[in-house]
Amino acid sequence: MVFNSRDYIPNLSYDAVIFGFSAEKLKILILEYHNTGTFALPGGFVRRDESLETAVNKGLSERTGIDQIYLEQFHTFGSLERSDPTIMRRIFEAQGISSDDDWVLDRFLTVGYYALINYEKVNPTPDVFSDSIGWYDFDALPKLMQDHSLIVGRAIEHLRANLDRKLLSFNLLPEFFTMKDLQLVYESILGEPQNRANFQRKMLSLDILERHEKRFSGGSHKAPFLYSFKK
Amino acid sequence: MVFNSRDYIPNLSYDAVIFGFSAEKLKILILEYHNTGTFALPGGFVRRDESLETAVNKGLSERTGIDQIYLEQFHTFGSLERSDPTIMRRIFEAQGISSDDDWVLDRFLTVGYYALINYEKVNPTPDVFSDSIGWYDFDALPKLMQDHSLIVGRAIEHLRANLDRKLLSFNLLPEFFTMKDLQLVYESILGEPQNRANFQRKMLSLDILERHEKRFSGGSHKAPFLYSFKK
DNA sequence: TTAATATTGTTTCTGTATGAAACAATAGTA
DNA sequence: TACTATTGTTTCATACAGAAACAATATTAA
Repeated sequence: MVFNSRDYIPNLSYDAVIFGFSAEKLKILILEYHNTGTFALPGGFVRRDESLETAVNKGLSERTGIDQIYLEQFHTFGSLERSDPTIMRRIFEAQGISSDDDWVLDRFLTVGYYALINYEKVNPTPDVFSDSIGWYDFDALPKLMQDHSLIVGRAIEHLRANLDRKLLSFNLLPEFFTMKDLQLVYESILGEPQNRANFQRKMLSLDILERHEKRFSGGSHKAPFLYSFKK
Repeated sequence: MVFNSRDYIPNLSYDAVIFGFSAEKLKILILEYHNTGTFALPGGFVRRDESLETAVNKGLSERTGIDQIYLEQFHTFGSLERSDPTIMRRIFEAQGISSDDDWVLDRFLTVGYYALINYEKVNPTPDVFSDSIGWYDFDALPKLMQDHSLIVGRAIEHLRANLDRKLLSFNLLPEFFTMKDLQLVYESILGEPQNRANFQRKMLSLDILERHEKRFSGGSHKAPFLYSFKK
C-alpha cells in the first residue's frame, strides 16, 4: 500500500466519534493497532479533489457499511502538541504502509465529527492502518492516542447540547422501539436519569412519534407500545 | 512583501466574523481591496510553528488593536467550490504581493471564528492584502467574496444559539450600560423585539448585573440605572 | 379462577418560568 | 403645576416541569 501525498491536502485530517446504542448502553467505534497497542478514533485524510464533507462521508461509509450517516462537524483541533510523529511512524511501520514522503509524520490539524448510527445495521470494517475496529462502552473507553480522548469529550458535549434541538436520538434506534428504549438513549447520552412520566409526556407532546401495536415481551406486566418516528 | 510558503500550513486559512455594537446596531468588520472592488472577512493563515488558536488571536489582535478578544470557533468550511484562484490572483497582484510559489492560489479550507468586541476600543487596521477595513451594519453588508456571506450566516446562527448560554452580550458593551442598551444588543442579534418588562426581570434574575448610579441623559423622563457585569 | 406482581400509560398536584398588560416613579418641558 | 416620555415594578394568566399517585394490563403463582 502506497500513499501518494500529492493526492491529499497536507497537514489536515478528520476524526469521527461514531455513536451507537446497544444493550442499554451508549457505545463508540474504536480502532486498534494490534502490533502497537494503540487505540484511536476512525479518521482519514481529504483528497485534493473532494470536499471535506465527501471525504468524511466516504470514509465513515467504508468503516460502517452504512450510507447517509447522520454526521455533525463540531470542532477543529489545531494545537501544536496534538501531533506525534513517533506514534505515527510506529503505526505505519507495523502495518507495512509506505509513503512517498514523510507527510503523515508532519503536524496535523484535525476536523472533529460525530456520527449517530443504528447499531444493528453496522458492519465494522478496519481501515488500512488498523487490524481491528469494535464497539466500546462510552463510559469504559481504553486510553486513546494523542488528543482523541479530548475529541470524544468535546463530541459528547455537542451531542448533549443538540439532542433535543435536532431530535437526534432516532438515529441511534431501530425503526420500532418502546418509550423505555428512547428514554434509555436519552439517559445514556445525558448521563443522568429522566423522570419516566415527564419524559413520556414530553416526547408525546413533540408530535414526532407514531404509535403502533404493543410488544409482548413475555414479562408478567403490561406490554409497552412500539413507536416509530414520523417521516 | 514576500510570503514564504514553507512557513505556513498549506491549504488552510481562518476567517473571522468580528461583531461590534454601536449606534444601536450590530456591525461587523469588513476588509476592502480598493483596486479590486472586493469585500472580504478578515482572515489569515496558520504558521507551522503556532497553534490554530494562536494564529487567530494574533491575527485579530493585529486587525483590532485589542488583546484577549472573545473568540469562538464555529465551523470549518471545506467545499471544493469555495476556492477561487482568479480572485486571489487579482488581489495579490493589486497589492504588489509576491509569493515564492502559487500556494495562495491553491484550494483552501477555512476555519470560521466569530469574535465579540467592545466597539469603542477597536482601532481597525487593514492587513497586508487590503487597503481598508471598516464597520458595516450587519443587516446591510456589501457582497462578499467567495463563500464569506455563508460564513457570516453560520456565525450569526451560532452566536444566537450561544447568546444566553454563554452570556456573551457583555463582550459587545462598554463597562457601564443601561438595561435598554443590553436589550438593544439582544434584539439586534436575535433579530426580533424582546418584551421590556420580561427582559429586565430575566436579566436581573440571572444575578450577573451590578447596579450603579443613574445616568441623566437630559431627556424629559425617568433616568435609567447604569449597570456593569459582575466580575 | 383468582390473587399477586411488575411494568407501562395517564392524571393530578404543585411550584416555577414566561408573555402581556397595567401601574408607579421620575426627569425634564410647557 | 400639569404634561410627557421613559424606566422600574407588579400583577395576572398561561404554559411548562418535577414529583407523586392512580389506572391498566400481561404474566405467574396460588
